Amino acid sequence: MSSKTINILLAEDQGMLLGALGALLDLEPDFTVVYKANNGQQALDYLRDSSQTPVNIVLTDIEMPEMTGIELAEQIQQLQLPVKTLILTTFSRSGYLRRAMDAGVSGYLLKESPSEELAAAIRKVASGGKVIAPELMANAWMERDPLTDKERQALRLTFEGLSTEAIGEKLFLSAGTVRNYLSNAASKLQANNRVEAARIAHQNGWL
Amino acid sequence: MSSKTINILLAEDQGMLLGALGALLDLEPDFTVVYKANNGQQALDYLRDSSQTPVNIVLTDIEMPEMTGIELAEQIQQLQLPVKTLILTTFSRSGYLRRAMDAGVSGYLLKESPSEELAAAIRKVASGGKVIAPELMANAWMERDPLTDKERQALRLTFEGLSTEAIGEKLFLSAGTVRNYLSNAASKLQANNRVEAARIAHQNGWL
DNA sequence: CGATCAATATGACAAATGTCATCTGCAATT
DNA sequence: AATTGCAGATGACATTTGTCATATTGATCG
Repeated sequence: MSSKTINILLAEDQGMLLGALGALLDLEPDFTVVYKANNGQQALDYLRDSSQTPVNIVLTDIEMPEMTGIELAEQIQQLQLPVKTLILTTFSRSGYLRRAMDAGVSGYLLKESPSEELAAAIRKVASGGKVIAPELMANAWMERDPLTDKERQALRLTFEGLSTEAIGEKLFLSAGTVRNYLSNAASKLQANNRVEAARIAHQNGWL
Repeated sequence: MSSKTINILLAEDQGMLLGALGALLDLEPDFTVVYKANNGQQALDYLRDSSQTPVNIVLTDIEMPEMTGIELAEQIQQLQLPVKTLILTTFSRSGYLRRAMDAGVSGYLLKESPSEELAAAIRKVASGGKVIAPELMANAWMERDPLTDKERQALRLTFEGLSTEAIGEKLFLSAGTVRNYLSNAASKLQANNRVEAARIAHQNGWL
């Protein structure tokens, strides 16, 4: 089963990393990089185009314009596309892991870890295994995102610096309600104010 | 002048990108990656070690632990090491460009731009030229950082979610003074409140 | 149908924040 | 010694937040 070549699709918005990863993976004789996408949407478009070379592995970043890697994974799951998804992202946002697992990804790697581990991870996933960066195992089953949808949205806008009123307008809520949500969010996150709450939520990948 | 091989030192804390860039550059027959450092300090140590292979080009990220790429460039300038420095970093912090130029770097590239441009940029710098990512030329001579030292510090702490009082304690200032500083900063940055001001300053690399 | 629950609103009050004018030292300048 | 300038502090006042208790409105479910 290891004699057949593994067809890889890369999705990464940082052009430099995208190209460099392509070069790195092309060094492996059993890998073929069939497509390099700049965002999740491009990747999905390619995957759904039956006239293209079939893909075995999707290696994707999370934070990308148009469509994030997590949304891509969710789409792949919903459409039941015959590919394994492998997330390659930055450490900080630990909350992403859970969402990624829920989206049925086969692996979750960190850009921090040495590049030598990448090929092995891809082969493992290709043969049906799961891979999770060891750094994440520790605090993996940390607190799950305690925020409601509205709280999350309000925090996101707070993070941008919007006032209560401005947030209310955007979300079609009264200013008072927004204040309540932010107050709730802050107490859930044990923050002293909306700003700290937004920062915490952001760090955990909950925004 | 193009027949001699160009010796490159890479400095980048993201292991994955470091390794991948190594693979990418090794594809070029006239390039040799002689060392891969995880931070500025490692890079500098190598450069100062006369028993090591001499380096022509230092390709470095900015935000790294131990020593940033800008600090590395400054050291190289001060020690008058015979290498050209090329910065490779992320778009957002546009204020970095000025500091980098002051540190005498020969080039400033973006991780966003396509990897195909990298080799050409390195060759150009190796032969004495300067390279600046076109995206930056536009807003390069944008407003210089208008913040005073205290305003900057106050904004940094605001960004972390600290209250006026807490900031005052950290900076040994009265709460009122902190409020004044933040008020000033906000008006300088045309922000409606401290949070927005902190966000703007952060985006511009002023924190 | 009535009970229950969640989402949204309101009102009230304390606390924090934004704005501005003004004061106090202290250091540099002339 | 007199002047200027600047960092820091104060005080006053309007506005915005934080907190909490209590409506209102639908949807849901037994």
